[in-house]
Amino acid sequence: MQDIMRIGDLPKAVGQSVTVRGWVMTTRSSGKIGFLVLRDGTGYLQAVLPKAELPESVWESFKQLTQEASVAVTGAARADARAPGGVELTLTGLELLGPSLDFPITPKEHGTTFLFEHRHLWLRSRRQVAVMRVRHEAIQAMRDFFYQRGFVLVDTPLLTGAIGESAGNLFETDYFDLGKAYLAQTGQLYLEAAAAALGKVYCFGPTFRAEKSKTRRHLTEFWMVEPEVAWYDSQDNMRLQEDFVSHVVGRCLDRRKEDLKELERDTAPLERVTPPFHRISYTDALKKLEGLGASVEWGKDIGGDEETMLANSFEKPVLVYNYPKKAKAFYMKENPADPRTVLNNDCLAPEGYGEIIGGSQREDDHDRLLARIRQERLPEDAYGWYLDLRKYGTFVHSGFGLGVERTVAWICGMPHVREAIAFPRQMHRLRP
RNA sequence: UCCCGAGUAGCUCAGCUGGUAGAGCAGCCGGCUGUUAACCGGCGGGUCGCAGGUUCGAGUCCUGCCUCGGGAGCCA
Repeated sequence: MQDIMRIGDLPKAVGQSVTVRGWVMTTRSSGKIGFLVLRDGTGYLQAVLPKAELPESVWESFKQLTQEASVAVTGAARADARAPGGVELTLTGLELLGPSLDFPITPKEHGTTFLFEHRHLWLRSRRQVAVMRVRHEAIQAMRDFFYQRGFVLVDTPLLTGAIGESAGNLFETDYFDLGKAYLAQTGQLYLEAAAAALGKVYCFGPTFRAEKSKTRRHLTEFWMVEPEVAWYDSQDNMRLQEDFVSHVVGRCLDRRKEDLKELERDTAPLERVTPPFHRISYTDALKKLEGLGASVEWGKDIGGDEETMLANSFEKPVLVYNYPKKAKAFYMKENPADPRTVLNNDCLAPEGYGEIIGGSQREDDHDRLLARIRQERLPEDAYGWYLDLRKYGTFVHSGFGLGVERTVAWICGMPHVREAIAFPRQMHRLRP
């Protein structure tokens, strides 16, 4: 009876005869010796077939193997420097479990259109496997961070009435007798309610934006992690962000080194991601941009190109704070020191990745919030419950939202967010 | 929605000022005892995105449409 093992556990089985099941990545043969590289999700394994030492039937099966066929192989595990992974298997048995004819993704180049049309199969490639592992690690690190700090996970609704940030296009759907429902683009407002119950809370889930944006930074469905903390002001909020981001990046560096190597990620810029981050006010950022030869009119949001320029002038993430009130959402707290601005901040990742976090201290004054809602011509009755939070024991509180795909793309050093999620949703892509 | 760019073999692409379709890889056949996207030889493979126009003749020029990519706006 053979032990059935996962490739990742093979270093512990050197000297033993084992069976491994997986998918064929490539086969090579030089007539009297054959090689077979296998993947099972825990690693890659090279199996060697010396023709002279094998039953004829095993050699015949080997010759018929094709890319991505599923197989069970049996052999002696052996340490060998020539094998990727350091351990290889000298085969004594080979069983074809599932044939695979004309696998579309060959070991040569492909265009992104073709690859995304075959995303369900592309996911099996080394690079994509590495990305998914880094994503998994980053998400686990996020959850652990909050768990360790006493945050409570609160799941916010994905189907909502007309509420949320003022701008942005929402996906809508019919909702029984209540008219239209909209897919959530943030859980923040609900989290503010939960923060008054539980103190430190966060939500983690998909969010939807029906914007017709076709850029390397946008998806129509993406994942966002949003903490909200009672009694935190904007300064506390920024400290939380730099601790959070540093923790996530550090964990990936620590535990997903192999995957980052597979992705050929230069980790030096990531090693520098430690608190404190740089801090610069919006107004000073404009001055700095002026010096770099780009001028932005005060009151306008900082555009993508300028944002990149700004972020690139720092060697680690930068927190840009106190944006003009008129460029920002209604719920952000007015800056008492300069009422033209609000107590918010963005976190810009270096290396051209730009905004990964948007956060703010929330307006906790009932009348001021109501005035802002009216100013923005938002449906007042829909915000009744939100205003209640300021009516019954209002409290200083702050929070932020971090874009998971943007963060993963940055950590992996990928040019586009769409590779940072298994099945990206974009304007022109709804399948697979 | 706007501004650029691209659609040619299963895939990645070449195809000049218009002259009747080409390479690499993949596939199939054969060879090779340590390969790392193995290598060497051979074979098959096309509605040139769609529709119309100019022309003796269109992959190539013109018009319209479709699809995709990049960017802008908006944001994470």
